[in-house]
Amino acid sequence: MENPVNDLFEGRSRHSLDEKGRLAIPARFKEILKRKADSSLVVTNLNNCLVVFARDDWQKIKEKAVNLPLFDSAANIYIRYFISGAIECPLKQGRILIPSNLRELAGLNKEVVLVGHLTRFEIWDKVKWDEEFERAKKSFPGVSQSLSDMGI
Amino acid sequence: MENPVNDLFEGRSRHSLDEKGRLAIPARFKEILKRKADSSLVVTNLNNCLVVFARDDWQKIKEKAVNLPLFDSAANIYIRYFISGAIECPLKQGRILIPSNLRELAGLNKEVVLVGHLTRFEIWDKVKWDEEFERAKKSFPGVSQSLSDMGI
DNA sequence: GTCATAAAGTGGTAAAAAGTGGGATAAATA
DNA sequence: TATTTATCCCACTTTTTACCACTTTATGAC
Repeated sequence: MENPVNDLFEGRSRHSLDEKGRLAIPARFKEILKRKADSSLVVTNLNNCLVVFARDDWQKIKEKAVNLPLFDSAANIYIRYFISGAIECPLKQGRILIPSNLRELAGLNKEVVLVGHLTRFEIWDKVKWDEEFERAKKSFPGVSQSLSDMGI
Repeated sequence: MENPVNDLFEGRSRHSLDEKGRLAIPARFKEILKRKADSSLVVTNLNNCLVVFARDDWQKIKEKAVNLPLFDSAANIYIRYFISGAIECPLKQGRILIPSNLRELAGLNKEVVLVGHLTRFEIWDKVKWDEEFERAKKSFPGVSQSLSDMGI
């Protein structure tokens, strides 16, 4: 089974980064990692936030990316922008240390929000998240056609 | 059988949240959960209220969402706005604890109204519900065409 | 109707767990 | 070696959970 439906990241929660850049992983996410018998997360950048995968799921993304054509422009953009940012962050005392370059990229300050995205979760600066949420809320009625095209 | 007609959430009732955000699930809803052999509800946000699903029904929604393309804009709006809010709330002593971020989003105060929506039910702040009900009442005559288009 | 009983709903306290902050040591970098 | 960065450990705060007790509403017999 690819992604057992009870090993998915869900729910939003507020957290704080301390001065060292440490982030406590919430209990509901730690449960999932425990079931996956994994103690590392992979973090990378995406638009205005960071995206976090369990290591296994990141492997799958890498496996697909590794076979992309060597000189394809879209493939190179994808790898440069998304793939190359990835860094493995081991859990220590229930927390991960988020490297400062990624914190800067996502504009993370003290207050952050973790947003469950099923196979992954996102880390947002609180202020940015509130804006993004409003944006998503406004756009939501407009995407129903696209969603139904995708079978939802 | 997908949704046996006697396992549907029906009826409206007034309830109160205590300071911890606990909500007593009414007996008529608990019966349904008992028949479904489930002791958890899944709560998420939608517009000005919260929506609550039995876990099985939520699973089906997740299963569809989990295979959406990673970088699709409509998919991300859908997940950020609707899916990511979802959190499993186990019943304890006949109550669930509604996380504070969801309470804030739906503007829930002490007095709330539970509104049966068949496959799900909604949690409204009492004041907001009264407004919404009036709105629905006024709009009702105008939607008859759409209803008949949908076979009602 | 009234009363007794049961069931449902509400509120609060105490213990446990989760999350947060900071200092001391160790490791890495320059 | 000096400086920064990461890791470990401990302590504190906040949130969640379990438990108990009370109030209100519903039910049924008389």
